[in-house]
Amino acid sequence: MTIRLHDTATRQLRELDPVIPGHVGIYHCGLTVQGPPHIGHIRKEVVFDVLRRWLERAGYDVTIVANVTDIDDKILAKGEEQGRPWFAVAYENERALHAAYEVLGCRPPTYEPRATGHVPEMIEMMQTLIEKGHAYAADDGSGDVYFDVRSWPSYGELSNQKVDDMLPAPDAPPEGKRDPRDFALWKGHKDGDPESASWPTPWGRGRPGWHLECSAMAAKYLGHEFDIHGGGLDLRFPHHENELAQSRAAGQPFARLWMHNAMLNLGGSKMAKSVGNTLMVSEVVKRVPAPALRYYLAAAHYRSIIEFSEEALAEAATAYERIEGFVRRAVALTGPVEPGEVTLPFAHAMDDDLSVPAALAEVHRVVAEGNRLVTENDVEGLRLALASVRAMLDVLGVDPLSAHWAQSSGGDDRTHEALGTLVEALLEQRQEARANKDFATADRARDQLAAAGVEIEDTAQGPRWKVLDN
RNA sequence: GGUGGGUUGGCCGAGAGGCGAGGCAACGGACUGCAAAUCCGUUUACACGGGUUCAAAUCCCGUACCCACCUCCA
Repeated sequence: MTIRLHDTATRQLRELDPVIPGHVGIYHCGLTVQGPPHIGHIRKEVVFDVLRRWLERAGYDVTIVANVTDIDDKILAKGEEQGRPWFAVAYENERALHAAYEVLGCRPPTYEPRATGHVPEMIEMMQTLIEKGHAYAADDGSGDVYFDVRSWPSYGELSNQKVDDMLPAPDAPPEGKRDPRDFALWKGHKDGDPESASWPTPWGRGRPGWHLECSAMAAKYLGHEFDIHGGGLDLRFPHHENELAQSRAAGQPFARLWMHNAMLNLGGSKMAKSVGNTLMVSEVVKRVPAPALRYYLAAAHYRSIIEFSEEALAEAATAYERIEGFVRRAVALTGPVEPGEVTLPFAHAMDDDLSVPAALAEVHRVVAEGNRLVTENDVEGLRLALASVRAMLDVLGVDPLSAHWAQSSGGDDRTHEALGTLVEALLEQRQEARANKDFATADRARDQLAAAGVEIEDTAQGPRWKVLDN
């Protein structure tokens, strides 16, 4: 079984060919923690969480490293604006990011290094680059260190651009630069900046430029050559281009394959704080169940733009409910069934550049088949179908019976038990009334339960109930 | 100006030369006391204009529009 993934660098599907057989090392760019995560940010997390789950199911040992950029211009500005230390802003938003992982069932990365914790590694890398003639300290006394774009002939290879076609990099005043397209590896300390936002280097005090941290941290935790580098498509240039240039120029082969997820748009443009069209994860999960949001974000192919709409989100929630309904119904007949094997069409779909849409079509096919087995009361067949559906849902991270989702719904056990006793009592009364053809009483019981948010479903095995999510 | 990606039915969303992915919605039927859920069935497509081909949503050329990047961005 081979997995093929779209490689941004070569713009074609390539077979996954790990540096270490049986192991996959993935680096994907985390957030600049200048604000809480919106659903566009978390789309990336869901995409890479699904990739990880699929690789693990294929038997790979997966290491995931995702950085936290905890210092940059905006974080400093926020700190200033809010009258508190920049690191307090960064840390608060980092915690919000972790909460979003948790609420959407994204397993944390193997490690999440912070930029500010890796200054020595960055200094080392700059020294190497300067020695090799690919970087230089600005001679304008700014303390900035720049990468020399002209010294690296393959600069532009990732985004397929020629240096001459590029606009100048405005990350620093151009005075100290040899070429306006040179980018900052390191930013010298400025007078207005807090002292705590600077670290000593051979070139004076200063702070990390954005791009260098990823090169330094990927090398530290994944080695000089690793398998997959990922992130949002908007990071392809300049961020990933610069990472690639730095690392290669420093003599490291770097990532073998580049994966980029498409953006999530709202109102026709990329969800972004600067546009003001953001929807926070914490807000959206109040409107739809968290696994339904995850289903929505995972259901489109990762390289397709998602144009967010409330209607589409509601549709996804309905589709997910259909699957969840089957799982509930099935497990009531079979008793506990562990996830089994995914079906062949599902596996083929996932192996083909994570074709989740095709994989979901297969889930729905097995669900429909399973629903027929429920009607036929074929418990043995149902066990197989349920095991298979659970396995497939597990890959996508939306198995309603998984420890993660099962615990997060419907309150604690004792409350649930108490509620169950009451609901069962009402259902008994309803059954009795129905037997006596007293339908007015029977419907009243159903209405009462509905008003309380409890939905009942009549099955061949008697009525079943569930608490509606929202 | 440069580099990529896109435009599919009422809606979402796959596919990438021939056989109508899937979901949601709608309609009809089965089941039901009535519903809900479920099952069975039905309907509506490939931005526009040319071309290649026995055959084009799919390949080629052109046009329009949209998105992303070349500023911070998942």
